[in-house]
Amino acid sequence: MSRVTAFQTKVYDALSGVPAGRVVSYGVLAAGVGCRSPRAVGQALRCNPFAPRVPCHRVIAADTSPGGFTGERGGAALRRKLALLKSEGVEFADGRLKEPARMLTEL
DNA sequence: AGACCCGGACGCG
DNA sequence: CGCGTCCGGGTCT
Repeated sequence: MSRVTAFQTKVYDALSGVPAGRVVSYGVLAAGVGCRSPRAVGQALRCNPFAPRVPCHRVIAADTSPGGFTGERGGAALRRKLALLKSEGVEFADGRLKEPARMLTEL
């Protein structure tokens, strides 16, 4: 990726509408930008040109799994992600969202 | 034009 | 109920 595309901008804007202490699934984000492929969103977030502005750590899988982070499905990156979420009041337990109610099912 | 990517849904066992 | 497979959309090489 060399430059930010319109698609990414959409995703970032949608993510912007997600308040702290709350998370969204890739699918919801995808739907929010008119995309039917969560993977496309994930890849877009992977670039993450706007670090603090685009909290990709606030995006998880639809099954409340942590999903991935910066291209890493597990490891230090994931750990960092969970730590950030915890700082926002979102806790995970056993690789699963402790309170699924914190996950937005729509934008 | 082809391959790759951080998911999701469906079907089968 | 759990695991495996296929689909889809977008971007990068």
